[in-house]
Amino acid sequence: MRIAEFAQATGFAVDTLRYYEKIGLIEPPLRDSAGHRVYGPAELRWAEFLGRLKTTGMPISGMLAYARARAEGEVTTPERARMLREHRAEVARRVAELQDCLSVLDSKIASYEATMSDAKGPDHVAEHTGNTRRTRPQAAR
Amino acid sequence: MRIAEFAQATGFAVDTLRYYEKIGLIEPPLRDSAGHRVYGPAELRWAEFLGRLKTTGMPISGMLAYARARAEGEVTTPERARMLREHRAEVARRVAELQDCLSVLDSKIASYEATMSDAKGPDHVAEHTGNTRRTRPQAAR
DNA sequence: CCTTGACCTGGAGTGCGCTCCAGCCCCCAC
DNA sequence: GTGGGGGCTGGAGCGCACTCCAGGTCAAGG
Repeated sequence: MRIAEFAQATGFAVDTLRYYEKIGLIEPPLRDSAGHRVYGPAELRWAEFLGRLKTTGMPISGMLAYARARAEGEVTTPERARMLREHRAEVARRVAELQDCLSVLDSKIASYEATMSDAKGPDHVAEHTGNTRRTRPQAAR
Repeated sequence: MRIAEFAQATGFAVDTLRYYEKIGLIEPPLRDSAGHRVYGPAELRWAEFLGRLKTTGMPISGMLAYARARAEGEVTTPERARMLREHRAEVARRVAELQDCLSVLDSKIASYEATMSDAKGPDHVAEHTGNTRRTRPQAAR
């Protein structure tokens, strides 16, 4: 698998893959006779996992720490487990925070829609910042 | 309320608040006799809402679009409602994606812990990238 | 009167994570 | 054998969202 296909498969841009290799996030893959990178399934699994870490907001420095521990072999298993547990906790916190924000967005959207459905709305839609208390107890439709 | 207290209350840095004002995300507040900014409750509610948008990953350009619509008054209510609905959908997508990643993290953590609890673990912990299939059906404790 | 400290402005600088580019090589199909 | 397409390298450049700084004003306390 050459770099273009690998990029396709992992969702990373070709330039990003080379960049990740340069900074040590990805092991230098084998090269074919023309000096082109050739990736195998192990690289694919690792890159996909990196994608998960990235999606969950882990900074490159964190991924690098994990990658370095991984390169040191099984002796770092407890360390890597700890890193992932900490990261997992962080992600869970962010999910909770986002859900909180979702409910704020929902109330605000609801209040806009109430305003829009009124022939002549309430004075105006107030900002409200976190609780679920509505500006008016009920609004039509 | 002066800028230091406002920063405290909103969680934004003082410099960030001035920056937001400069780019038009926050209305220029009143000034006291010394030319210092004085913020009131309306500003606080708006800044808190901006914080929600920021937390949920809306880029400044998006917040700016919303702020500009808001500045044009009630006539933009449908537009703002649409913006928020779209953003809400985007956030919901990201929450789902994060939850997906959480389960990947969980399996990986579990497999590390299984490895660690074995006197002599499985050959090594494989990367696995999205499904919930375990490397080995069951591992102790 | 003098110091201290909070705040002011305009503009430069920073860190992150890529992204792009020039100039080159190699292979394959026509 | 020639043209085109994909890949290579090292290094420069970019967009975002701040963050910091120099040099200044103002008001209150000692």
